[in-house]
Amino acid sequence: MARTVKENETRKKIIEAARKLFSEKGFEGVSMEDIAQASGVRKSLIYYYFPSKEVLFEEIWIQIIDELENELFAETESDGNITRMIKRIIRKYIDFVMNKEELSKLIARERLNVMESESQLKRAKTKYSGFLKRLELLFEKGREANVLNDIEPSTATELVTTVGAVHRKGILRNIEEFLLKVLLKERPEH
Amino acid sequence: MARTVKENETRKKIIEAARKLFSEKGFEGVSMEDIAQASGVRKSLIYYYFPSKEVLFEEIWIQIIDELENELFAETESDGNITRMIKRIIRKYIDFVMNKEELSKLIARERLNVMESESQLKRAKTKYSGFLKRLELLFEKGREANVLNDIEPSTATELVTTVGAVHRKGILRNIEEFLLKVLLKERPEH
DNA sequence: TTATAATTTGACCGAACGGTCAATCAAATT
DNA sequence: AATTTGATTGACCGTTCGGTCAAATTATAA
Repeated sequence: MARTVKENETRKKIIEAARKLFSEKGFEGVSMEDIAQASGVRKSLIYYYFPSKEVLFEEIWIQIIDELENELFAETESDGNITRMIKRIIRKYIDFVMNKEELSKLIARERLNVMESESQLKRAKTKYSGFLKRLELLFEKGREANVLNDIEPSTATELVTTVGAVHRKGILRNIEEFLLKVLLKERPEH
Repeated sequence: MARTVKENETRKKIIEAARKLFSEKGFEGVSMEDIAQASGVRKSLIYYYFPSKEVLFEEIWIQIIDELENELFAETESDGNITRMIKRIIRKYIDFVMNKEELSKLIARERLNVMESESQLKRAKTKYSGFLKRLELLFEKGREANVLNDIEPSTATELVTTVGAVHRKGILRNIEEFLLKVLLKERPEH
C-alpha cells in the first residue's frame, strides 16, 4: 500500500519545482537535472514517479488547464443569459492571469508549442484544444443569440488566449474592457 | 578578396533557413543540424560564417529589430505632433505584425527569453532593450505633452509589444483601435 | 524480529547537441 | 601551370541530455 503522506510530499515537491521552472524557462529550457536540484531529490527518483519528462510536463499542463477551466466554467454554464456568461468568463480569465502568474505565464510560454506539436505532448494538446473548444462554443452561442460582434468564434478565442500573455496588472483591466468591447455588441458598463 | 556574390548566397541561405526555423520552433527548439539541412549545406560550414549558434541567432534578431525600427521610426520622429506620431507608430506596428508574420512570430516567441537572459544573448538583449526604450521615450513625450492616458510609459510599451503576439489578421485592426483608446486621451477616428 | 515493499540513490548508458579540425575542392591570383 | 585563398565537407570531440538499473535505505506488514 502506498505511503500516501510521504509520496504526496515528494511527488508534490517535484511537480511544484518543475512547474516553476517550466514557467520561467519553458519545456526545452529546463533539464531533469534542474528539476531534481530544485526539488531536492536525485534525478532518477523523478522517473520513479513520472515515466518521462514529457509526461511530467503534461501532468502539470493538465493540472493548470483544469484549474483554469474550474475558474472559468465552474458556475457559469448554468446561467441562461449568454451576455452575462461571456462577461463573467472574461472577468474570471483576467483574474486568473492577474492572480496566478506562474500558471498563466506557463500557458503563455508553451501554448504555441503545445498546439503545434505533432507526435509529442498529445495529451497536453488534447487538453488545451478541449479548453479552446469550450471557449469557442460559448462564443458560438453568443453569435447564435446575436450578442457577439461580427467576429468569428475561433478568432475571439484566439484573441482572448493571446492577450493573456500580458502580465502588467496595471493594464489587465484595460484588456478586459477591450475584450468586452470587441466581443460583445453592448457597451461594457462601469 | 571576398567572392561577395557567392558568399552572399550561401550566407543568406543559412540566415533565411535559420530565421524560418527560429520563428517556428524557437532558439532552443532548433539544432544546427536542422539549420544545415534546411539551408542545404553541411553543419560545419555554418561555423565558417558564424562563430556560434548564439551569434547566428543574435544576427538574425538584430536584423529583425532593425527592420521593425525602420518601419516604425523612419519618418515619424521629425513630426512635431506627438499624438499623430503615436498613432502612426501604432498603425505601422500593426502593419508589421500583419505583413511580416515570420519576423513578428519570432519576436513574440523569443522576446521573453531575450529579455530574461543574463550571460547569453547580450547583443540581442541590448538591441531589444534599445527598441523598447525608443518606444517608451515616445510615450514619455506623450505624457509630457499631456496626450497620454494615465498609464506608465513602460506599461504602454509592454502592452504594445505583448499584443503583437496576436496574429489573426481579422482582429489586428481591433487591437490597433484598442491600443489607441487605451493609450491616447482623444478617441480614435474612423 | 524478520520479511517485504516502497522510496531513494549513485553509477552508468546511448543519443543528440554545439562545436572543431584536417582534408578536399573550387575559384582567384601570380 | 602553379600557387594561394576561400568555401565546403566528413569525421570526430566533449558535454549535456533523457533515461535505466542494481543496490541501499527506509517504512510497513507479518
